[in-house]
Amino acid sequence: MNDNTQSLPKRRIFPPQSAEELLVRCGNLAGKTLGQIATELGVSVPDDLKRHKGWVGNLLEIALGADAGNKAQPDFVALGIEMKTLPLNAQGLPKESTYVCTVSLQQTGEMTWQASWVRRKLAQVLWVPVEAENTIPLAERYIGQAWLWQPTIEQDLVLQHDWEELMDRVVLGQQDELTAKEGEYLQIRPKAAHSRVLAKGVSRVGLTEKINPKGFYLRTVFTKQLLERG
DNA sequence: CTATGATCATGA
DNA sequence: TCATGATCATAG
Repeated sequence: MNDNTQSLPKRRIFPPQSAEELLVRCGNLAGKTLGQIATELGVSVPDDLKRHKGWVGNLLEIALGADAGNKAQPDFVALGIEMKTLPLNAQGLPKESTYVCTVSLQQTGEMTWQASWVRRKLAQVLWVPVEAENTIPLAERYIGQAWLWQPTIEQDLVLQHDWEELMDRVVLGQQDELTAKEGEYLQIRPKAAHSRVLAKGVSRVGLTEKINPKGFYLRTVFTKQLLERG
């Protein structure tokens, strides 16, 4: 009755017990192609990412044993580590900005940088560089050596400055007017299935109104620095 | 709808 | 050419 000829059984990977174990797993992935990793995991490779934009990230989460699922927690819950793929262009530089989290002024206690969602997300990040030039077939793209990062004091200060300036405007009800051109390292851009999606926000009068949801993103000028410094 | 994972597709 | 604004898939 069972037909296993179409795909291999999916291998189950347990969460790493420590950051060291996680980094060892990353070392084993470095130098492999997405196709090799997908085959080992019994995952099929789409033709391209147009309708599978999160495929690479999801594949690497499975390969490394991330256990947060789609919950609002770090990918490696017990370790407090968030994983981000870093798409690289032909020059080996970041090709796209990095999504961090949605812009929201819910939850009291999240109105300071220290307690902000952005800072918690970026407290400890495992960056996994991946070739992303679309001239390279998806399955043939190589994974680079991942590294664990925590913001330096200097980086944290710039991020805090950006966050505070952007959030000031959000609180004033100017979220709809915010443009991606603002912010040195952090920027605010649309984040939704499409532009007709509406979420609750705050108008300039302090009233609730429907607005297009937006998210925080790290500019490539920032992730480029992370690549250089390791 | 919001959360997760991001990249696509144009205009400047 | 490349950053901004728009969009894609899926689970709950």
